[in-house]
Amino acid sequence: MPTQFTIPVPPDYSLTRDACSYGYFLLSPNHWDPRTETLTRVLDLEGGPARIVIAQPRQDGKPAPARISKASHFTRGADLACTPDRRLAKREITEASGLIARMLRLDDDATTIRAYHKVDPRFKALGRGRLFRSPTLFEDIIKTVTSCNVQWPSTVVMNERLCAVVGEGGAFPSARKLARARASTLRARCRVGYRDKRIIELSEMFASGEIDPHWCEDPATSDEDLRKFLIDLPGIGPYAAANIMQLLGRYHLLPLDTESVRHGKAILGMEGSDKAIMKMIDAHFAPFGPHKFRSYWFELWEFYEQKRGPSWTWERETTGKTFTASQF
DNA sequence: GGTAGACCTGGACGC
DNA sequence: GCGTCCAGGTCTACC
Repeated sequence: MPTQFTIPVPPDYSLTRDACSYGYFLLSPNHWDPRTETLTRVLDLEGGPARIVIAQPRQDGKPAPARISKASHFTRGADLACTPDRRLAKREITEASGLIARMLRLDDDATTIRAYHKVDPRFKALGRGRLFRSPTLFEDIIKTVTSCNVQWPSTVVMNERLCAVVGEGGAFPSARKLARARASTLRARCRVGYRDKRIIELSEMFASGEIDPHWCEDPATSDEDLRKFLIDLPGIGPYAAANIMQLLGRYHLLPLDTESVRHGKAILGMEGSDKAIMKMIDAHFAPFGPHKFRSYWFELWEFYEQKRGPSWTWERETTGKTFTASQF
């Protein structure tokens, strides 16, 4: 009999809103089911892989209101109910809870989110503030590498293939496993292209301890030291470094790419060369200070939702695969 | 310090 | 069905 366990969340936490807040929720091994509003993923735990369904039952037991895209749709503050597909040892429940807490940003308490809404009240009514990420820094970095120099549907395929070909039981591959993979396998079977050697090199650096996640996650590590360290990693340039910084909860940099330029031109009415527009976007969001990325991102996210409907209705195989800059 | 071209894949397009 | 072109961020060589 599988062991169900619960995870307490901040009083304003909504699984539906806060999980569907960044594109990685659509990437394998994550699976969001819009019908049940549950997140399922395989976690590679001490005793082996376990598929866990994460739900946030409404406290009143009633189904969510049919009207969507309104703050009233969200369940808030109820404990997360986690159902694994096998019995977990106590230590594994602790391990899984930690990984899920990182992924869902449960460390962003209500006070942190209120502080953000003071700076940018536009997202207060809906309560947006948390950004979905991966259970580990390693997965966040590899996912970022798979999102560079490629359109979104290819990123979806690369992550699907990495989990299916290298990951154990459908989990995201561990650094040790990926470090042992052959470049030719990653290229031919996971479709990662020229990123093959860079992914292996990054995995080796994690496996050997050359990249220390604790140092990267430590608030005492300065922003500048962290950015310098990240940008020196193989396959990581200015865009990827800024994106990894936000995944680490440091929101003062913007990962500027062609999508930013599109937003600058189409929505903010900016004109000029791509480089000039990137500078303008950076200046435009500067007033949000340490929350810069959140404001930039939720503005983009709102635009996607206007085009494709609320993010919690998106699915990887349909809406999730159609996201390319050229379609907006 | 700035810039051009290569890297690889998948989709769009023309024949 | 095939060939060509293009988009995407990083890296290297070169000025």
